[in-house]
Amino acid sequence: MSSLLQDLQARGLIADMANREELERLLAPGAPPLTVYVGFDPTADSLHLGHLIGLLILRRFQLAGHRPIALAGGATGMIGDPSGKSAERNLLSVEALEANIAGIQAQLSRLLDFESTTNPALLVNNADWMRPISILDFLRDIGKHFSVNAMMAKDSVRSRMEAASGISFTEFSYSLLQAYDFLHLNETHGCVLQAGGADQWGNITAGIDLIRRKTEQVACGLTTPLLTKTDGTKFGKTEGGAIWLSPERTSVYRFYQFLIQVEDAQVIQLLRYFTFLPLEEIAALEAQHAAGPERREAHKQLALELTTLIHGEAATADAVRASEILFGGSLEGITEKQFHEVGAEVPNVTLSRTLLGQPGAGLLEVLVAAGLSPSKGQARKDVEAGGVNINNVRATDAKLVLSPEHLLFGEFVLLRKGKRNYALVRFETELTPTEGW
RNA sequence: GGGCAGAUACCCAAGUGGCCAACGGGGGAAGACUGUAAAUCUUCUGGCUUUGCCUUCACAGGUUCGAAUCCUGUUCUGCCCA
Repeated sequence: MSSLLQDLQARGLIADMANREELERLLAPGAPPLTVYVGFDPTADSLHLGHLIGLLILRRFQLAGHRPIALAGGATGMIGDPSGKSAERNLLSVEALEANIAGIQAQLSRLLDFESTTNPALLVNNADWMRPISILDFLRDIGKHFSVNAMMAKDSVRSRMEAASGISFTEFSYSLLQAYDFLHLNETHGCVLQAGGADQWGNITAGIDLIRRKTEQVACGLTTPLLTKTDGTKFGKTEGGAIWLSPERTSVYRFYQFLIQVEDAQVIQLLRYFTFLPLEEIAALEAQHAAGPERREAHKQLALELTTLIHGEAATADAVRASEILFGGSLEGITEKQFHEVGAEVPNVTLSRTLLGQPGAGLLEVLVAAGLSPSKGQARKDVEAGGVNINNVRATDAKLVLSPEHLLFGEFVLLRKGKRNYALVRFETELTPTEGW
């Protein structure tokens, strides 16, 4: 077996393979580079952690000398994949899809090398070949090769057929479109392998079948396990929503913290999935973790590796430093420079300095203004439960009004709710009081 | 088109004239114990100027001293018949 496949397998990244023998032959030592593609639905202007496994598969292939193609589903995104969805999707407008693709492209370039002279990555948009095709041509050339009987047997389709709401013809046809993508990439780029999450199995094999019928070529498929948390819910989602790769949507600090806070039971698996650390190194971390889980070396390494990969070294270093300070306990002795680094990583709110000592600077009001509590009633409960800290000192009085002696470095108050929800409030001199505050 | 059932807080779900801001479960928040983990335990989970007050039980009216609960109409959902 090729070292690439071996590595993927050892990392637990292979859920299933289609035409395994052929794939092993294509990846055998000395074989020429192959072309692999992974598709992404551009449902937002940023990718999130859920997309990352697929992206990293492409990166792994590229690092092994192969040619990765990232396919943005500009066309298929207009339809919506029924796989793994319980309900019919909302359709996106063309403009929204294009904006999303532009956003995603920027993120891809961090992970894939588009400039390489030997095996550059490629970003394609399936709208480019889907739009021009006429419905008659599609039905004749593509639809002809599919049996409705077989399509109805698919889990994703059958479960929706049994449900009361049913499935639209549009979504029913989805796998034909994805199959056509694979065929198209096979014909134009010699792509012989499609990878994706385990939920993509049916769509991938549909493409392989289509390629075989049209060209008599044996194409291959590879699926990765779906990542879930140990409670079965989706990985990479928090109450606040998905963990995005774009720092505008999820701050580097939050991204780093999300990984630091990963459950123990998962951290080793995530190291294997998401990092490029050699397996021996991961095994060493596993041993370290088992010996002293409270040191959380594996978590730190995971967060460091992945945050660096996505956000770069400088931003990661800031997030690490901010984390050390925020979770290091007292703010005693912190320098102004350090404090500013922390401030950059947590949500910021600016209030007028004239409020200090006034009712508008009441602790409850400020908690709501800072977004830490949804209402004053809730803020009151948070304080009474002992969950609110001012400058890392527990606040016990709900009637407390912030005054100049609470300020750090003359203008800041660092609020914390619970263990890890921080907000930096800045009392600025020049600011005109905002309505109501 | 006809008949039946239902609509309660983030979700599920009790309540069928006053004791109801509304049982219970899930989810969420905070605290304790820890390690920024898991498990466990405790408290909270409509709003507020919080020993009290205000607004809620699909919507609009009505009966009543008093309605989530009774009546009328409307909208929506599910099921059955055509």
